[in-house]
Amino acid sequence: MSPASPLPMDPIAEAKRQWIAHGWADAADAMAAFSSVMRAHQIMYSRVDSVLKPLGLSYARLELLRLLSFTRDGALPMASASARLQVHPTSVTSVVDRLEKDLLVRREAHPTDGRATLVVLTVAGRTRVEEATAALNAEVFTQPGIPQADLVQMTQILARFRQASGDFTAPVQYPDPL
Amino acid sequence: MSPASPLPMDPIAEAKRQWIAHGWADAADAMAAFSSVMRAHQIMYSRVDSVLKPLGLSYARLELLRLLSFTRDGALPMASASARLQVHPTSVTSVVDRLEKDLLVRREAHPTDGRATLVVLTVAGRTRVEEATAALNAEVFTQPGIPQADLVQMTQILARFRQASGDFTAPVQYPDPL
DNA sequence: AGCATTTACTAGGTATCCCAAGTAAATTGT
DNA sequence: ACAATTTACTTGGGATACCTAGTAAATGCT
Repeated sequence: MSPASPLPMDPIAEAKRQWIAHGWADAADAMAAFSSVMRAHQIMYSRVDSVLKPLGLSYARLELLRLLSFTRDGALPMASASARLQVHPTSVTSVVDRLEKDLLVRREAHPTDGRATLVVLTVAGRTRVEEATAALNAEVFTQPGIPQADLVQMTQILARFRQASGDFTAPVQYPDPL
Repeated sequence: MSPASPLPMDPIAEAKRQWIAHGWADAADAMAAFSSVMRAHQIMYSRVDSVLKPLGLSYARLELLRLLSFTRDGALPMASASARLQVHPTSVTSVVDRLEKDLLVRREAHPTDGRATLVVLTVAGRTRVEEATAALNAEVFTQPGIPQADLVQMTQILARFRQASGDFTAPVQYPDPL
C-alpha cells in the first residue's frame, strides 16, 4: 500500500486530541502509544518485506530460517520453534509447509520422541538465509530512518514492556558485560 | 497461543549479541529495534483483540468505525478511509464487507461522484464503537503495562520515525497548545 | 465532441495469523 | 499394567492484508 501522499497532520496526535476532548484523558497516552506501534510495525514490515520478496522470503519465513541457522545442527522440533518465535504452533506448521515446498527446510522424525517433528535447515536454506540477512542489513538496518539514540532508547522501553508482558524473565535488563 | 512460559532470556538481546558476533555490529541496533516493534505489536494486538472479540469487533474494524464516528455525518468515501487508515484499498473493501454483513455500516452511492461509494455508520455501528472504545480504555489503555514516561517518550520517537517515513508532514512535532 | 488517462472499487488469489478440533505418542498416577 | 492426562502436530476454517487485474465513471487534452 504505502504512503499515497503524506497526510497534512499526524493522525495519531489528532486522535489523541479527540481522546482528550471526549474525556478519556487518562487513556489518551496509551492509545497514542499503541497506535504508534501499530503504524510503525506496518511501515517496518513493509520495508522488510519489500527487500525479502525478491529473495522469495517473508519476515515469518526468515525468522524461522534464522532461528535454525543459529542452532548447532540447523534443526529444531516444531514446538521449540513455536516457543522461540512466540507464534502459534499452527503458524509454524504452515510456514514450514511452504519452506519445505521451496526446499529450504525439510521435516525429519525426532530420533527419540515419536510425537515430535524436527525442522531441518537444508543447504539451500542456509544459503538463502545468509543472502537475506545480508540484504536486510544493507538495505534496511544500516539505514533505518531512526537516529541511533532513538533506536536504543526505544528498544529499552519495549524491552521493559515485553518483560512486563511476560515474554521473558531476564536476570538483568541489559547485562552487556563489556 | 500467548506466553507459553517466559523464556529465560530476552530473545532480542540474544539476537543482538549474535549480530555483533557475526560482524554486523552496524546493523545490530536497528535489527533489535525493528524486532522489538514487531514483538510489541504482536503483544498489543492480541491484548486489544481479546477485549474486542466479545464485542464482535477486531482492531481493523474498530479503526474504521472510529474513523466514521469522528466525521460529521458518520460517512466517508472508501478511498478516504483507505488513505486515513493507511491501509490498502482492497483491505477496506473486505472490512466493509464484513461490517456491512453485521449491519454496523452500510454502503451508499456517492451523491455527486458516480465512481465513489460512501461507507455510512449505522446506529448500531455507533453504539458498538462507543461500547468498544469504553472497553478498550478501561481494560487496556488505562493499564497498558508501560510507565507513563515510557509511553510518551516512545510515542515521540515513533512520531519522528513515522514522519521520516513520509506518513505526514507536521507543522510542528507536538503543538499541544495547553 | 471524443479518446486517453486517472480514479474508485471489486474480484480472485496468496500469505499470515489465529482458533477449534482431532490424531497419535509419551507421561503420570494408581 | 493400564487408564487418564499431557504434549506435539495437522487439518479445516475465519480474518486481515497484500497484489494483480478488471470494470466503470470522471477528468483532461486536443
